[in-house]
Amino acid sequence: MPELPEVETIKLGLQKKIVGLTIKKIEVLSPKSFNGDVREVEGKKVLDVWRRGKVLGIDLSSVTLLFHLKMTGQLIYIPNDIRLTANDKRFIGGHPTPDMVGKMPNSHTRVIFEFSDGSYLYFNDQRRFGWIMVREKGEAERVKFLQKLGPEPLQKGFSWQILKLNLSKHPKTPIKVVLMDQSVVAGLGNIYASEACFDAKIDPRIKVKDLTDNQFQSLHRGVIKSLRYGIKYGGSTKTHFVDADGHKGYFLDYAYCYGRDKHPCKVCKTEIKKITLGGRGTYFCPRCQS
DNA sequence: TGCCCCCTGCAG
DNA sequence: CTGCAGGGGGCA
Repeated sequence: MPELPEVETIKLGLQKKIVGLTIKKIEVLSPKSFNGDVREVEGKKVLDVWRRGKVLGIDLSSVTLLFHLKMTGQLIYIPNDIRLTANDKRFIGGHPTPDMVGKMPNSHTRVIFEFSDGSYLYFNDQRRFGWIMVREKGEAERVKFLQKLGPEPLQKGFSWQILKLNLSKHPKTPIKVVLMDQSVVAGLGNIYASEACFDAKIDPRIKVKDLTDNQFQSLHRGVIKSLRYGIKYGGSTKTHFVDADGHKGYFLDYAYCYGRDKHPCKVCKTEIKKITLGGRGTYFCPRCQS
């Protein structure tokens, strides 16, 4: 899924588009994707759009909608004046399949929100891992998933000491695996955990207990830097991610290791290696990160 | 802490 | 055909 920068990108887009609109109707095409009662949501006005870790929240009067996009989720807003054509390349990584041409929803659309001004928000999710949850306002932050989340890495209080403290709960686990633990720090996934290790010049296989304070500090900088770059370039589109306008993100063009196995390191020309850590593909430069 | 699983589709 | 994919819950 979308990791923190991708969810942040969607959030920034939706804030501009849907705050103030009223949800007129919700169509649930895939019941598994929608946890709640649509009648609690229909007729409510959008007050705010926010993000916590990889979760997106939409506050309405009296209820909150929570979204987790997991691996293939998309939230695409279509204004009421848009008419799609066969040449429109805004969907699915720029390669519209026949069933998407000229229309939304497409075959991966799971939930459709219709606003009272005639515009739509489409929740698409090929693999159906993602979810939408309806919660009473105030009850939303007590959802188990949100309660377990660690600190927000882009907020002021996130220090290298806190990062070290949280990472150190898993002394014998490879650092890159622990960075992806949402209770340690919220929002890092496979791409940005790899990039943070590269930026810090740390081998992703190193166990947390073997890191020095200097390395924790580098890692802290690397985490923040890679996430900020991710946001700056509109997120990472490997296959599915698009922003609220349906546009791809370009961070992967600037990535140092993720997805670059067999290519030369942008710093030292050494071949980037791909290994498996914690069951996930992991990329690193054997020379820079040693 | 490490697997298997949820589900769908694509590349090799 | 097998393996793999921005995630993460549940189980030993």
